Amino acid sequence: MVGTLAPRRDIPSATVSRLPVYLRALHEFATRDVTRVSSEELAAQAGVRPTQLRKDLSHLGSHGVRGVGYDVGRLTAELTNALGLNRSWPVAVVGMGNLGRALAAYSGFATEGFHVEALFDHDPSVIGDLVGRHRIASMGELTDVVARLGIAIGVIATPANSAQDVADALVGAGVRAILNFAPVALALPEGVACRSVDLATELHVLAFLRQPERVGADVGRGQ
Amino acid sequence: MVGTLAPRRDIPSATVSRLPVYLRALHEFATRDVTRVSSEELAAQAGVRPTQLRKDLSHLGSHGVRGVGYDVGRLTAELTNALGLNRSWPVAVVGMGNLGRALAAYSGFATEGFHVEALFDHDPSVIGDLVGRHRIASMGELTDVVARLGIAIGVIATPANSAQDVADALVGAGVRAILNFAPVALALPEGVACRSVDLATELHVLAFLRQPERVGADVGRGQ
DNA sequence: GAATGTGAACTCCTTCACAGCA
DNA sequence: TGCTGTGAAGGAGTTCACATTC
Repeated sequence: MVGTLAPRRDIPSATVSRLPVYLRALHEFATRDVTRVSSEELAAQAGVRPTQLRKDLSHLGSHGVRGVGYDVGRLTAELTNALGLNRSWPVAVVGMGNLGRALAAYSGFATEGFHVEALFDHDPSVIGDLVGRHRIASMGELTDVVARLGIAIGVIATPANSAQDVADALVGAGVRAILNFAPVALALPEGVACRSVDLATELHVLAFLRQPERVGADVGRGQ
Repeated sequence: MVGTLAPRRDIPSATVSRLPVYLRALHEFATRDVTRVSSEELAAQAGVRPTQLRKDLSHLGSHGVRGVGYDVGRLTAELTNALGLNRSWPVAVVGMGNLGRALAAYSGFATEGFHVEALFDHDPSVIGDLVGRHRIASMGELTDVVARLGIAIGVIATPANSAQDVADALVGAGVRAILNFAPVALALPEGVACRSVDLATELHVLAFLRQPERVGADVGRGQ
């Protein structure tokens, strides 16, 4: 038995991927100086149903008050803690094409302790260039830089054919969380967390949904 | 009973979101001049299990040969057809910040009939600027341009607070498929297909998976 | 009275085991 | 014999209904 201390065991992965959405919805209420919300209000802001929200939150323990609702500040703290967002998460981006440069500068990445701290590319003609505050480093420097800066998350924004090599280099350097934008299935050792974002696939799915035969369909990770 | 002619009814949405991955895996084999693959080989390339692949393909009808495998060319044609990729899909990108510009130029978007044909932004200081081959148009031009170019898919790459207005404008102009990068839940009428890509959420989930208590976990849309 | 928390039902997806066919 | 195709079993996620608590 591993940890009676941790009240956060076995959270379903579907729930985990909605927690950040709830956190953002809470921030929205906080900026409006709302201090208390019902599951109905919070769910509407997050784009889910109230029962879904309550079931999800129940996995973190009871933090609402029956007949009243949730305290915005308290629930925010609870979610922040559950997601591990009360520390810093240094990020490295590998691949300085259009997408990689945009990600390096993307303001949505610079929230909640995530900070892009290192940039890498394979192409000698761009190494040394500045993107935002950072110099593009060579792949040869990756191991040292990752260790020195304590990089926790590696973002792969290379073409498909170099993504596996990059993943291997990141894992070899000690990175154990990867966000992959290359359209390829990465082979990774046990214990390395990976999320893939596949932009072309999203378009393909939309194309399918919009075919004449299936007008009216509304499937997928929609809204 | 609805349509014995169409062999493509009621494909589970989980299957639909894997079909593009299979198609890409098939392209990979085709470039190596492989003409026949087993479900095991194709599944390995796609990063799924063989039984999953076979079950998914079974929703499209039987296109393999027992004891032999699948014909790469034939299955490619079948998937291309099922996904509706044998036509052109004009795309518009709204929001010309870092991410929008990268998406406008992203080569992964320029595959299989998807072509970025129009760019829009709200900010007068960038309207008229060229990004790639295209001039940034104003939001006021959106309705006309969408109609004239027959835009089928709208990509929203604006900040969260303008995303709903943009979505309304796109839908009002006749767009019925939206790819949303803004971190907000869009309210859309029935019949409008939407997929959301939330970059900050992906980082949050990775942070959760990498917390000390849950080393070893390997959840999510991983690999 | 009002809104949360949760067992149970239900739906959807994945995996298994094997029948069916070249 | 070898590999596909698929009914059935198993597992995961969502929704319902309602007991519970302030």
